[in-house]
Parts: sequence; C-alpha cells; structure tokens
Amino acid sequence: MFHVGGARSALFNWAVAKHAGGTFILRVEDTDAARNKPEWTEGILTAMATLGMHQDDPTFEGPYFQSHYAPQHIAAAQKLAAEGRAYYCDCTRDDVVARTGSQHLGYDGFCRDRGLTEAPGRALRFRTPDEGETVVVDLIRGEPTFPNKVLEDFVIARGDGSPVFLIANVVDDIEMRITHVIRGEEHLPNTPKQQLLWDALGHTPPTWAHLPVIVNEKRQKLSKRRDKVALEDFIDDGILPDAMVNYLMLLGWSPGNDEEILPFEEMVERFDIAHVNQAPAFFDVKKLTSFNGEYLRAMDDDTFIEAVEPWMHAPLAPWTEEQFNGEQFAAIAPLLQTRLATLKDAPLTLDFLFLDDPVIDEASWTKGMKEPGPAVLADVREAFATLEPWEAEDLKNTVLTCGEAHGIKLGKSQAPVRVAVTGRTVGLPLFESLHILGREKTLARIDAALERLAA
RNA sequence: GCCCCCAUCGUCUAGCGGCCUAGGACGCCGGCCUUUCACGCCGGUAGCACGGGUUCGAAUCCCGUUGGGGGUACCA
Repeated sequence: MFHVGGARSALFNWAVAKHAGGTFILRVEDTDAARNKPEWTEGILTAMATLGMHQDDPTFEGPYFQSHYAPQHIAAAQKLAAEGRAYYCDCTRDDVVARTGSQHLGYDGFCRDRGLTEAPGRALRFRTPDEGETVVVDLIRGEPTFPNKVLEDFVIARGDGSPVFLIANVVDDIEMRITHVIRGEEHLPNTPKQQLLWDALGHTPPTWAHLPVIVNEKRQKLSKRRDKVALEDFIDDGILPDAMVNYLMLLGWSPGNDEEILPFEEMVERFDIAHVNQAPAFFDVKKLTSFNGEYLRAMDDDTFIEAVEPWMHAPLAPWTEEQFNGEQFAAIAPLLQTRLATLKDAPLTLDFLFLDDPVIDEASWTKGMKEPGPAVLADVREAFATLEPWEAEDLKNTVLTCGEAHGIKLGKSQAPVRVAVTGRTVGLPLFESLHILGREKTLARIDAALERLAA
C-alpha cells in the first residue's frame, strides 16, 4: 500500500532531483517490511510505476527496503559508545517516571555517569549536549532552532542491541551519500537529534526540507485508520495516474498564477522546493475529480477507449461478456467522454446499452411518464416501427413530430422515450444512443413500457 | 506539561512593503448553448484569525493573543 502522503513526498523529491539534475533515491524505512511483508515491496513498486516513476528512469533509484538490524547500524552505535558519545542505561520506563514524577518528562539522564558496560537489557543512549542549540537549516521552514537542553538522551540501540530508526536512518543516509532529505513535517522534531548524530558520526548534515502534512476535513494528518489514503484505492475508483500526479503536485505548491493543469515535465521545470507552502493542505477529492475529468476530456478517442475498456468487463461492469459489444462501445465512447468524472462512472452510464433490460429508476419513471408522455410514447412506437433509415437525425425528427402533435417540445417529448429505453431521465444524447442500440431493442423496450403503463 | 511547526475566499493557492478595490483554480449560485445530462462560454458568491507595533505606506516585517497541527517510546 502506498499512501497519498508518501506519493506526494516522493513526487516532490523526484521533482527536486529532476530539476537539479540529481537522483531521487526512495528508501522505505521499515524494520521488518522487506522481510515479512513482500507484498509491500510489490505494492510500492506498482504504485510508483503507476505514477510514472519507472525504475529504468535514470533520475529514480529504488525503492530500497532498509532493515534496521544491519551490521553497519550496530557498528555506528557501538562506535559512539566507545567514544563516550553514548552510554549504557538499564532504566525502565517505570523507573524514569517514578524518578521524574511525570509521564511526560523525558529521560532524566540517570545513567549518564554510572559507567555501565554493555550487557543484555541495557540500552544505549546518546549523550546530548547540555548547552547551546541545534539549528536545523530547512529549505521550506527557515531555521527551526532547538535548545539542546530540551533534547533528552535518546536511545540509539535497544537492550537487545538492535539499533532504532533514528540512527539507522542517519547511517543509511551517510552511506548513500544523501545530500537532501525531503520528508513530511512530522519528522521535524526528530531532526535535531539526527543532526547531532550526523555530527557525532563525523559528517556534515544534509539539507533538510520538511513538507507540510496532508490533512483530512477535520484538519488532522491523514491516517491509514480513519482516512482513505491508499493510492490504489483512488486508481480503483477510476482516477487517472496523471490526474493524481498533477493534483498531488499542487498540494503545498503552485506553478504560478496561471494554468494548474500541467504535464509533470513542465512542473519539474518550474518546481522550486523553497516555494513550497508551510501550512497543512486538505486533500480535496472534489478537485481531484475535476482534474480527472479534464484529463479524460483531453484524451483522443483511442486513448479514451483504451482507458475505459477495463471498466467494461466484470466484475467492474454489471453485464456479461456475451452482452458486451465492443463495436457499440467504440461508437458510443465519444458521447461518454465529456460526461465522465471518473472511469468508475462508465458502467452506470452504459448499462442500458448492454444489459438485456434497462434498470428503471422509479423517480425517473414518474417524472418521464407525466402527461402527455404515454400518448407520445405510443405514437413514437408506431412511427419507429417503420422508420427508415434508423439514423439519429431521423429518430430525433420523429420524436419531435410526435411531441408537437401533443403540444410539447422536444425537450419534453424525449423524456418518456428516454425513460422507456434507458430507465433514467438523464444520460447520453438519446437519439445517438437509440441509433447504436438498434431498432429491435428500442421497440421491445418501448413495448415493455407501454405494457407497464397499461397495467 | 514541554518542544516544534503553522494561519489569505468553504477548499488548494498567487502574493515575498507601494502594482491589492487581494488574483487564479475547485466547489457553490445564476445565465447562454441545448433532445435530458454533461461539455463549453459568460457572470456572480466568498478571504488576509485578532491585538499591538515598525514604516510615508503592511496580506506582506516584528511582538503578543487566539486557534489549529505535529512531536514528545528500548514505534517507524
């Protein structure tokens, strides 16, 4: 599963790398991900590729799945211990709380000078400076400054010797010669600690950039539990990858004061991480959907058909392979194009064409069969039976004439026909639809409606 | 509690001291087009959180208040 927040971060990283002619290295930090959850690896790779981040792109490297039990992480922690930059501690959480009298105060430094040696159950803590401050130079946020005295002596290796995320992350960054760390704002409070680690390990810290978080309607950070965040869920709902990329790029950043719909390459050209907004951004599905509609409309016929095609079969579509007709689909696709916001809507709009019987919407029936609808429908039935040729223009003129005989205009007289044939009052242009549906089915449906009317 | 971050229409944003009577986009509301619905086009609605400074001049700079958010683990 790939999170929209992660996708946005990845995209921003990639934009920076491409813009500057560098390489974007995607590393997934998860202790057990690579080992226990191979489907994660697969899922992230698929998602990245979906967004157009192919592994054969020279500016994209990864994703790497980093295990935190690697020897270099342990070695780094032990090096710090050997140099006196870190010390062993056997305090439990309860010990600390008992001494400080608070759940919320950090570690109190109890073991700092006890000179404990390495032993099972003893964690390794980094000795943070008592004075001064740590300044994080951040491309987006300026220079957040943290007084060193509020930085507690944090754990870098657990009682079993395993290193924690904080140091593993730094060691990996050093090893991979990372120059820019661009990540979510939630990591900002950890940054001074990591910077201290970079220094202690003898390296110059990278340039940081902390992106604003993406929030839900309640202005909370998007979370897997409460919110819909999986990238593939949006793709499954018929959002085009290009539309998603475009929309995601606009969350926290703007290409300027003109067009928002831009190909990724052009956004890369204009991208400047320093101009990224600092405030959290709401993930607005409505706007995403609108963008999707624009991308859909911008497609040429063949591309559009290709994009909708997967939705034309079970289980996404309610009809069977026998009922589906590729030629009819190709013929009607252009009519569908301007009416689609997401690909998911396609089957609902086309069901009248492929299902044996239309799905009658009762509210539509009531509305469409208002007087003099039934009489008009009966006349239309009769005229349709012998109409030649069966072309949209002729069909239209027929309904027009039948309606006028009863004193109503085309806007009204098409309604009973539409409901009888498609089951709804709204839908694709009627006469073109009837043309594609064919005389036989059209007449059968009108007959069925007339029968119901008579009952 | 402590630390850090943030604050322009409902939403995403432009703005980086005078071009601002605050611009665009999505949404919403009208109109035109029209065989329904859309598309397209035209128009409208709505915002600088508050209070102090600094300045000839502040949405823009500073301070405070309020309000949001994030972090605070031998999680990542």
